[in-house]
Amino acid sequence: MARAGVTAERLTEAAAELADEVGLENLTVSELARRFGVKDASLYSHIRNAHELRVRVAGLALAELADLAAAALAGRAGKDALVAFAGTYRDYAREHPGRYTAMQVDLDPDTEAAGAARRHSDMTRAILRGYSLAEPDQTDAVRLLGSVFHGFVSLEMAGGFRHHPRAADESWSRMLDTIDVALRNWPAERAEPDASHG
Amino acid sequence: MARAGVTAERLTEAAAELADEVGLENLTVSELARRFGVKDASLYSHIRNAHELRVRVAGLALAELADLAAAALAGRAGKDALVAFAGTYRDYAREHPGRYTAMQVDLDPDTEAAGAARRHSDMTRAILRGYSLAEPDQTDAVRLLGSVFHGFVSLEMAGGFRHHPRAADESWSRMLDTIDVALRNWPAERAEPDASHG
DNA sequence: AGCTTTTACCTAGGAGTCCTAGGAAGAGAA
DNA sequence: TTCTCTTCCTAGGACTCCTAGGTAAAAGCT
Repeated sequence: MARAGVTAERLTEAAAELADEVGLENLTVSELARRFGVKDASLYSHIRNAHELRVRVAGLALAELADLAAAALAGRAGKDALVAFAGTYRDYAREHPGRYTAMQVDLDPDTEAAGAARRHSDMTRAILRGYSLAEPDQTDAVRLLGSVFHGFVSLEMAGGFRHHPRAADESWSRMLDTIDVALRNWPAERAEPDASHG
Repeated sequence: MARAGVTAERLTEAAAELADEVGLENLTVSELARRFGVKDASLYSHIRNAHELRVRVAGLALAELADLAAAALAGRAGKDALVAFAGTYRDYAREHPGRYTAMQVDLDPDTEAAGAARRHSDMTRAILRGYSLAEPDQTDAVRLLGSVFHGFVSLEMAGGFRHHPRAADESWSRMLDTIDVALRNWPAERAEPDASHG
């Protein structure tokens, strides 16, 4: 009887694929074993439990997406970089919904997955170099960008924009226009009401 | 033997409570039955399946939150309304993480839960009355607000802001300042690159 | 009050998943 | 070739979801 050649890496990769197909909540150890032509119990020498499987998928996704975002960012600056970076997130979520969902799991700080998470915030900071924001505004802006990207993608995935004729693509690009303007007009510590601009 | 007096409503309420305690992913029919002092099979005369339980929790949360938001909105306008509305979302997510997570489930359009979802977007539109935006910009702005609120709350819940000294509260209020400014300076159809402002 | 109808809850059980314990067989090293 | 390590196995317990069919309590009717 030849062996199936299961390793933690191949397992993680296959788990990511499976999660994209059936949704993260339907990612099961049993089905994964079935795809490797192996009994479910056999997988527990490679992974500790089902939760670890999800954490591994999260780590994979975080690293993959960081690579894609880095590539998209190369040679771009300012709004150009903003749009490219944001587009990478949205495209990744559309192509890999299971992996994207996995990224939201609560991972402990000192794993390599947390390192990938750090790359994301570093890249977001890099985008902000085009907008000259000092701390602590920079951190606030990083969080704003993260919120906007993730929020839109998350709502779109959940079907929140499906029941209105306005195309999500349009709203997406107008939102990025708005954020671009907002970053250039970053308000001072106390923002005075000022309607004279529009 | 006295009956436990289970109804779909009491079940949904208890399910929401349970989800808040142990997380939506750990909401099980069995545990719910246990809390009612009843066998799990007995619950299936009240609910169709475990998924319907989650959908019901989503509907409950959507309606609850809509009521809270409406109350917060009463008598406020402009940025005041924006901040109050946003705060209601964040507070609700902190107090009811299970219910909040449930709201993200993909619910079909013609249930009463979808009606509650509609109330949310209507209220968001109401906030925008203070910023005089015409369609289709208004829809884009509704989606921007939804993205920003949900994105921040979601990342905060996932622990995304825990490993940085800057307090999430600060970032939150600065984000709302920024969004307020952005809504007042809503860009025209084609935003020209313009770095002369900062 | 007695009768019927409804329904809340039950027992029994199958199917699926997660995970542990301990054993057997393949693959590489001595 | 034999020893050792690792991969994969069988067996099985605990839990969850859900169905089918039965019993008893409540509610409605005469």
